[in-house]
Amino acid sequence: MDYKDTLNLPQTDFPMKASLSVKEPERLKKWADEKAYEKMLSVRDRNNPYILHDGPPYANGDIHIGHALNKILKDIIIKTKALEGFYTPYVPGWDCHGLPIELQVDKKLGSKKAEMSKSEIRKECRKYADKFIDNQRQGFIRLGGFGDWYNPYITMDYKYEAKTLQELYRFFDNGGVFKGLKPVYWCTSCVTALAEAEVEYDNHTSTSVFVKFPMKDAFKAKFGLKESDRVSAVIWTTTPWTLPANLGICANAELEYSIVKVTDTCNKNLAAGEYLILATELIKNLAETFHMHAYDSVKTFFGTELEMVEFKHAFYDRVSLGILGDHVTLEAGTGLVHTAPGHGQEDYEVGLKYGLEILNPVDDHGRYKRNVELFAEESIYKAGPKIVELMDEQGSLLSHSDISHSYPHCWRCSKPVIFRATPQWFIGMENNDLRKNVLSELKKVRWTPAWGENRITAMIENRPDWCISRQRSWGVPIAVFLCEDCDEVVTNHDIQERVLAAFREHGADAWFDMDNSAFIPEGTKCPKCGGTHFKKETDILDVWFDSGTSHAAVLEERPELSWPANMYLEGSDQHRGWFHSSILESVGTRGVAPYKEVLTHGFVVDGKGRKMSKSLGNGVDPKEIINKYGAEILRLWVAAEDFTEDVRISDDIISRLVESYRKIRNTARYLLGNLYDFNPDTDMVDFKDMLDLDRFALVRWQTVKKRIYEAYDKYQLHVFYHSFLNFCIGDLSSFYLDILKDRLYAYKPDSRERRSAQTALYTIVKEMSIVMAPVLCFTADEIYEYIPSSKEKKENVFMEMFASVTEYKDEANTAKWQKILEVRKEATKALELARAAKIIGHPLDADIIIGSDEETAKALKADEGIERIFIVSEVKFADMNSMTDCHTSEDGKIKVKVTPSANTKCERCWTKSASVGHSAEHPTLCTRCAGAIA
RNA sequence: GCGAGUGUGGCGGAAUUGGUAGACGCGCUAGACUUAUGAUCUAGUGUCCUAGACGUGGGGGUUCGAGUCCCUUCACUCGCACCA
Repeated sequence: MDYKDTLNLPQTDFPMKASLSVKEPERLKKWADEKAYEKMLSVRDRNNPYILHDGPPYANGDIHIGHALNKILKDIIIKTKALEGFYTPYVPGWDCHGLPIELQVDKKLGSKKAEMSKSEIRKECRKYADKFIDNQRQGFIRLGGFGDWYNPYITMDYKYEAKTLQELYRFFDNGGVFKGLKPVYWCTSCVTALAEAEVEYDNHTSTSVFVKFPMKDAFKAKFGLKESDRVSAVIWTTTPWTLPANLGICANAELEYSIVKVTDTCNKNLAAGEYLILATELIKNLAETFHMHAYDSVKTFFGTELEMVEFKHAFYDRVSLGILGDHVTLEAGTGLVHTAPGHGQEDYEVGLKYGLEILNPVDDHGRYKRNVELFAEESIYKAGPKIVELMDEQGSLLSHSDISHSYPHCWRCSKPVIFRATPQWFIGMENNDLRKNVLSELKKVRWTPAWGENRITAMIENRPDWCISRQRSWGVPIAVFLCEDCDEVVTNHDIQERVLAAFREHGADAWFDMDNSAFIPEGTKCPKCGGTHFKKETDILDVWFDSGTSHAAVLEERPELSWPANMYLEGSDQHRGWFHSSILESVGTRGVAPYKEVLTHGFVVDGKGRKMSKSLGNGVDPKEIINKYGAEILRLWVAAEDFTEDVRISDDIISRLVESYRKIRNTARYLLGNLYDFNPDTDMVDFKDMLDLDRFALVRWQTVKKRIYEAYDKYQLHVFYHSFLNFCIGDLSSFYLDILKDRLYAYKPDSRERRSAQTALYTIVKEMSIVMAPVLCFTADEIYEYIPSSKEKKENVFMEMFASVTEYKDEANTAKWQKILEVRKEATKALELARAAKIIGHPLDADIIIGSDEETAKALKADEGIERIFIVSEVKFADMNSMTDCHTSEDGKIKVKVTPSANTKCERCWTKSASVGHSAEHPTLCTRCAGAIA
């Protein structure tokens, strides 16, 4: 008789091979058909919400590995919170306005763009963004994330655009906004502002000049000079046309400067006896440039001495103020930098610091304005040489020459661009104490990792006013009217409501398409000058303002959501981006942070820690991994890595994860395979009636579960990964399940011994599927399907709750098994040595003799027989002092001797037992097996 | 350049307050089993030629003792834009 058929071997249709790339799409469809996300929410308490507010990705390009990290992480947290019982609606979003899309559309339109109206261009941009939203949506869904994917928030939705404007109006109403000047790249040929991305660097020949700025008499004494002494600071510039805008001379506080007295020179604009101020280190070279044949250094000092010292402009009767800036170096020039706050970024910043005027004497077409002395209405390009000539004539020019250097040019017309101050709208950091209030709100937010708080705090402390205006087409217009006579902003509740209503109905295009009369009630007058003619502001908003208002446009508007968010979760770059703009907006309008907690992740880098780039060719495409291994592997990757730092990905890392996944899957498969005849409603054994080993297994699982819950709570997903995997490998596969085989296979199907084991297996596999569901959502749901039906079984795993941690009162048993584990370790070691020595093959060929102290020997008892625990045929005990020729533990407290068993092998369970032959009916079986098939 | 972060085996990651570095797992190498079988179990595995020595990016320092604290240096990542 073939007794194999009488064993209860595992049976299951749960496939060993996951075929994830094929099966995942099927499951996604199933979830969509069954409305799994909605059902997950339907069993939660709406009064107990957990809102993770999605930071909108930009609607451009395919999804990349960084998106995958971010979206998977969000989904894991959402599912974790859902399984904890929270109501967790997730509304994904997309950021749609902005330059990158406009530039793409520009490229597509080419020269046609010039003939198109603003709203025609905007329609093209909208089409473009729509396409990528759909594209990215499919990519995100494929990752397994739950959410309201077909009803997302989109910053170009009409209602969202209206809401964005409404938020802006709040700033206008509370005095948070002002109009100022700020330098931008400007093409005088195309008459437009340019972005950095629209600027190309190319060689350009400029005239470089060295110019004297005489020190005002009142300051000479400070440097030990008489009022009659001629002393000048010397500056250098390659853009002489910006000199009419000069308002300052910038020194570096840490550099050393000298006053030198000229004693011999052939420079016609320099006289013996004249004094010059120059950076000490550069004097030697400059002396040559200036034809200064001999000179004496009369005084040296640090740059700090020049702060607030007044100089006279080279050719205007105007003060140029001595100021300090870190950007001043000795690489070129004199160590003293000509500063025109209206014509340079650094000049602008340092100018703001010293309260200099942001002077811009140049108009849109590159001509000096009418009020500019000497050069009124002259083109700056033509005026350049004239300025040089003038300075040479009146004696302030020390030297000039042509130099060729890299200079920004317009990408459209290839002409050189200028840097020029233009009127801009700002949200003032000091208005309504915005900076102060944001800083105090930052402290109330929980930042993970903790250094995020320092990072964003430093940024808020140092940032300038927020420039929210852009001279572009694709965005939400700053929809306010200005008085044509006095430039005053004309806005009131009535006008605002009309504009907002038009936005809600027609989108922001209404601002460009509709006439002023549609928005301005008849009889409206400028509150300042009483004027009755108004013009539209046509600048659009910085897109950071769009996404910064999402807390208002989404959380406050959607009935299923609530404000503020529990969590914002993005990459660490968003300290500068969305975390930043959101809290500025929220505190500026509501005085409170829009989030309670901020979690950040690092960036995805390659296996060597380098960023991914096209030139290095080290990029990893999530689609490739999904198609080859499945999204589940990416999810496992997210969980396995410590995402608070930069996250590495490589073929090696992925193949490790594939192996881990197989282990988890096979463990689950084995558990399921042994439950084919188990009915949870009728076959469960009470804990107290279970075999001691099964009770121990359940106790172990509680410990692991607890650890995992704590890890989830702290977002330490890699702790979940390691604990969970180790439980599968260490506790189940190589220990508990290995021992259990005999009991599951050989006992009567409905025996207490077998049902006890199945009760433990059922509990563990069911709870495991729930615990792993946030991370391995595809596999968890698949496992859950195969779990034996019961009254309690839900439609899918996401409708479950995390099983609570049961505090079993079974300490004595647990302690006993700890002891057994120690001895078992020595036994397996001894068996391995015996196997190597060819004494035995399979451990069931062996008998072992254990020598130990009395206490340990007493503990070595198990309900099913201690030999089952060691998976040997027989265990005997002996006085350890009498044992020779055996394995001894390192501490000498345990001895194990292995001998081949002399008994006959039971044909059914392969144990060698003295009882084989006792049964007349089954002479080749042991008593246990004979009984089991009776 | 400035601000922030990170450097531990082939890989993921451990190391309470300064106290045996590399737990645990993967991988790899051997072996066992053929009743989880494209599975499962067991043992070994930082480096160097052994005794022994050396090892937490490099170099200094504090200390009886440093992955951990201090100084310095290098590498990588993020941010400093009309840029999402």
